[in-house]
Amino acid sequence: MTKNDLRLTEDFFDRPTLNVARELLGARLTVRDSVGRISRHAIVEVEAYDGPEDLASHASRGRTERNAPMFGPPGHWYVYLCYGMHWMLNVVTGPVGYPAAVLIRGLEDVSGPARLTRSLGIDRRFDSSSANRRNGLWIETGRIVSDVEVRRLPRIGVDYAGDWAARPYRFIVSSPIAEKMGKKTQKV
DNA sequence: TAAGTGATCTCT
DNA sequence: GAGATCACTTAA
Repeated sequence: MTKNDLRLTEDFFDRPTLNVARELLGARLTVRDSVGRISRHAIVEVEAYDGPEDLASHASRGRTERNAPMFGPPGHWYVYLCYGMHWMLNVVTGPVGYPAAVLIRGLEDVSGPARLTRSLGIDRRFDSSSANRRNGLWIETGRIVSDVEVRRLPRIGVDYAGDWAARPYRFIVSSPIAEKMGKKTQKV
């Protein structure tokens, strides 16, 4: 780790999930492909899944083999398959034992949680691994997004979660591009 | 608006 | 084991 390393480390993720989610806006999801080339993609949409009480979270019914990474150390990936074909990319937050994570839903250049994983070639092999250079997938600091650019909305696809479904745990950058993506993903 | 898709979870 | 569910996308 050099002085110029922009990578967000464990201490960044070892904080309240909503804070992490908010501050991930503008950060850059960074991936190294099989040829060794590095690409960076600004994050414009995320959702927080916070704690065992959150009925929208996989962790709300306790620990299972699948959601085990959510209970693990912060700054690690939680990647799972949804609807039999879509990989969802989450980064774990909070201390070990507290199940929480932030779902990365949209990038500046790719909107949709499943489309971005497909686009970047992210799948199960990252599950439970640390978000660092060695593993080829990590997050770097990026543009500081001001509060006036941020919109908070309910999460997508969690209508089953009772009053948790209405909580504004979804954060988007309301730039013209993100605005368009926000509308697109809002139809449920 | 609905189909596709299969791992995961819950209940027998 | 069987059946339901699912943090989505695409085509129509």
